[in-house]
Amino acid sequence: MSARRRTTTRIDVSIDRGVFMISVAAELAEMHPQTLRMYEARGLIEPQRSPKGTRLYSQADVERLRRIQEMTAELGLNLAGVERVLELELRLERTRRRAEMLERQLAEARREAEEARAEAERLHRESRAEIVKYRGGAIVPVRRGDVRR
Amino acid sequence: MSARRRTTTRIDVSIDRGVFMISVAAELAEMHPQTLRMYEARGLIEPQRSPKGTRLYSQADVERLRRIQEMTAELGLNLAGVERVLELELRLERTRRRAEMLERQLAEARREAEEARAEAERLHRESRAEIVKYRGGAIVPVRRGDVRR
DNA sequence: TTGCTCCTCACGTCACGTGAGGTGGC
DNA sequence: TTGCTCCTCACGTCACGTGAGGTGGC
Repeated sequence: MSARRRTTTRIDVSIDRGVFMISVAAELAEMHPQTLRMYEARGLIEPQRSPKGTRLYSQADVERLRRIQEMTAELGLNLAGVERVLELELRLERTRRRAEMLERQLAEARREAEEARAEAERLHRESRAEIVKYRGGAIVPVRRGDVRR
Repeated sequence: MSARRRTTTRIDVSIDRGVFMISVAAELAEMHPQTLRMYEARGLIEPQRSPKGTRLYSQADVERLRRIQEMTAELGLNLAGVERVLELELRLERTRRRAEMLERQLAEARREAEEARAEAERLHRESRAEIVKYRGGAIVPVRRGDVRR
C-alpha cells in the first residue's frame, strides 16, 4: 500500500448519448475510422453529430460496432449478412420475450383456475354436507310451541 | 379444343427423398452445377447419394437452394451470412411457434378459470339464497305427526 | 503549426462463382 | 461414342477494408 491515495471517478453517461468522436470510437471498437464512416454510409450505424458536424458515437453505438466487428472479422459475414443478422436477432429477441411473458401469464392463469376450482369444490362439498347431515323430518316453518315432545 | 385429349400424370414423391441428379437440381434452382458441389463442400446442403456415388437432391434440397440463391444473388449475402441467417430463421420460427402454442394455452386456461369462477359464484349465490329464503322457526328433526296445525 | 475532423478516390485482398481439364461408368 | 457423373485447379469479378490526398476549424 502506497502512502498516496489513488482517487477514481466515474461519470454516468446515458448509453444512447453520443460522446465519443470517431478516433475514440474506432479505438474502442478496434476498427479503422474510415471503416466507421463506411458503415454509416451503408446505414449500419448512425452516430449523432455535434453542431459542427463531427460524429459522436454513444456507448450503444460502440457495442454495436463490436458486434459487427465480431461478425465480419471472426465469422466472415459481409455487410449485407450483418444487416440481415442484426435484424433477425432483434426479431428473435422480441419473440423470445413475448414467449416468456406468455409463459408467466399462463402459469398465473392456471394458478387462478386451480384456485377457483378449489373454491367451487369447497362450496359444493359444504352444501352437500348440509344435506347429508340433516336426517328425517320435513323442513317447515314452525312456531315455538308447535312442536310437541 | 383439340380432338386429342392431353393426359397428365403426377408422381407423389416424399419432399425429403433424393430424386434429382445434379444437372436437374441445378436447373430447377437456376444455379451452376459446380456451385451446388461447392455448397456441399461448405456444408450448406447435403444431398443423398446413389449407390454409385451420384448426388441426389430432394425437393426440400431444391427449395433450400432457391432460398440460398435468393440470399446471395438478390440480397448479396456471402455464404457465412447465409449459414447464419438460415440458422437464425430456424430458431425464430421455432420460438414463434412456441409463442403461438402458449397463446392458445393461455386462452384455454383463462377460459377455464372463468368457468370455475362462475361455478363458484353460482354455488355461493345458491347457498346464500337458501339462508335468505328461510324465515322463522327452527330447523329441528321432527317426525310426521309431530307437527300440529 | 499540430492533429484532429470532414470528404472522395484508388488500390490490395479475399470470397465466390464459373469454366476448363481429366476420369469413369451407364 | 455421347453425355452425363465425379473431382481439382485456376481465373475473373466484386465487396470490403484501408490508405492517400486535400479541406477546414479548434
